Amino acid sequence: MIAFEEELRRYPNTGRFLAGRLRHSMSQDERLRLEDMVSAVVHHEAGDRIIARGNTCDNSTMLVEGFMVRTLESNGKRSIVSFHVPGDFVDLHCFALKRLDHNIDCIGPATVAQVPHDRIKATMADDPHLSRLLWFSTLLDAALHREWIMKLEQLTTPRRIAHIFSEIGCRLGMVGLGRPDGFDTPLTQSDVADMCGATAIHANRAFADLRRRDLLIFERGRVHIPDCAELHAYADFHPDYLYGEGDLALETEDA
Amino acid sequence: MIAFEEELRRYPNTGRFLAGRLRHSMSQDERLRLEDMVSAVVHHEAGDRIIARGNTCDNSTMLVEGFMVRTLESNGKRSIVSFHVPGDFVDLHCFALKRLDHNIDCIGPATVAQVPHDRIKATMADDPHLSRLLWFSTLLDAALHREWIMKLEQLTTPRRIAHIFSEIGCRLGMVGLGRPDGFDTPLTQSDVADMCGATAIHANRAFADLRRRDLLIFERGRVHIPDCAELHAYADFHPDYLYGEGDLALETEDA
DNA sequence: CGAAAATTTGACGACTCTCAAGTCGAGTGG
DNA sequence: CCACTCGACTTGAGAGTCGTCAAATTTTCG
Repeated sequence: MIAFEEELRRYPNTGRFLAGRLRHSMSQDERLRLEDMVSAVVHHEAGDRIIARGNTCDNSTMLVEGFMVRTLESNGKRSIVSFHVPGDFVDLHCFALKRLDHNIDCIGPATVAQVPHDRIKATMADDPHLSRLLWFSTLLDAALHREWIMKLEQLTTPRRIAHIFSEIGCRLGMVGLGRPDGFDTPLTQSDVADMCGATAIHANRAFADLRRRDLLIFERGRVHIPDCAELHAYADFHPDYLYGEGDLALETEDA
Repeated sequence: MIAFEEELRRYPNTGRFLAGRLRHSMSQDERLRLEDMVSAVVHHEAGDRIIARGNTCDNSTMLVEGFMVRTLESNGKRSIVSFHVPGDFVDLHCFALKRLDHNIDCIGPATVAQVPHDRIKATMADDPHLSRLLWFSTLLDAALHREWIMKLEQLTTPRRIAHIFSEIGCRLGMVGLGRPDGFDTPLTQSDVADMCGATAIHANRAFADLRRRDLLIFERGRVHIPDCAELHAYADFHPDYLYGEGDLALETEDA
């Protein structure tokens, strides 16, 4: 945590980028360069749509504070396909895709740093290592998507919810925002339902189930986790896919 | 189709890469450079595992002929998280991630072209445009993952199956392997079940349902689609997310 | 306080899983 | 050629998970 304070003092907008992942492989020059790629810091209100599906944009946004989700819609039904925490370069995709296939919405108020695409382009042209890290960060999103596809295919709603909160807790920890006993989040039960592909009603019953089992207490924007290890076991959560610190996660497992 | 013959004559291994997507934006020099990045062409048997989760590798593979799937496993249960057709740079991810979070397996026999990572690295260092296209191709995978997450969250098994085959048909069309009435595939009903997160038994009932509705006839490695438009409608399939030709798909829709 | 949003509960029906069998087709050895 | 085997496919019955409709309760906030 002490390390984070120093890092955030030096790089207030981008100091959490890839923290706990490959940030350690970034030189101070690269960290500085990334920080300097930011052209503006903007505040958003709860529910604001940062980017809408199909729109073009000429800058990408890094999430500095708050939470965001990617959403897709079909037949009027909203699906949340991913969740984002501070340090995530939420729509870096937009740089290479030009138009996004999805929306990015704020869950609660949020602060973002905008990075113009021409600065990314310049980085692509003359800093292959940093470019590769940017690429890496988008592939991380893909790895998260894959894990979530597997969990949707294998788990029931209570376990899906347990998995979601296991992952969020873990990711918050990696960027220096973790607490052992849980975390605060502006997510509603409806939001969580949209992440699970369940109705809000069924999600509510699942929450009640988790509460009864004393695995997870979710109330009024506060998530309390009595025993992290038990929650992880119940959710079949194995954080390798987050590519956490050091030996690139998977190394220790299959070597 | 005539255009594909010429393209494949010139670029036998990589001629389908991004076909129907951004291939038109590649210069002849870039196409040649990509083709020259291939160091070897290898044949695989049905069921071969090209890359296993957690392993490192120093080359990536482009699928030249045949089909492959990405798989994840948990508690002994296999999940298929994506499907690949010729022209897909199946494990380009591996370049930036170093270690993959998933396996890549052959469905039926397959031919692949291997691309050493040092050649990709060289491209990253001196060809920003081609680098960006490589990046784009991995983001396409992520977009496919997102769409699939939404479909898992919204559709029942028969519709999920209809969506899978709608997508495969569409993607085969983009790389010059489409036929109006269906396609051949070594997929089994069990494989499809693993893509849907359903049991083989339930998938079988879903296939029977689709057959009864005359939407899709799947038998012994052959998929027959009587009416593509009806199948798409039933599956709620909208191919924008495949980023097809020209105006980048989404342009025509939301402009 | 009153309205809107979020959460909770109950009943019933639809979707999907599990267990248990049974059928079909391709390849093998006699 | 036939009996055999194996994998893929098919069918049935009962139970668990989840969606829908309907309504009540609690919280948030102007």
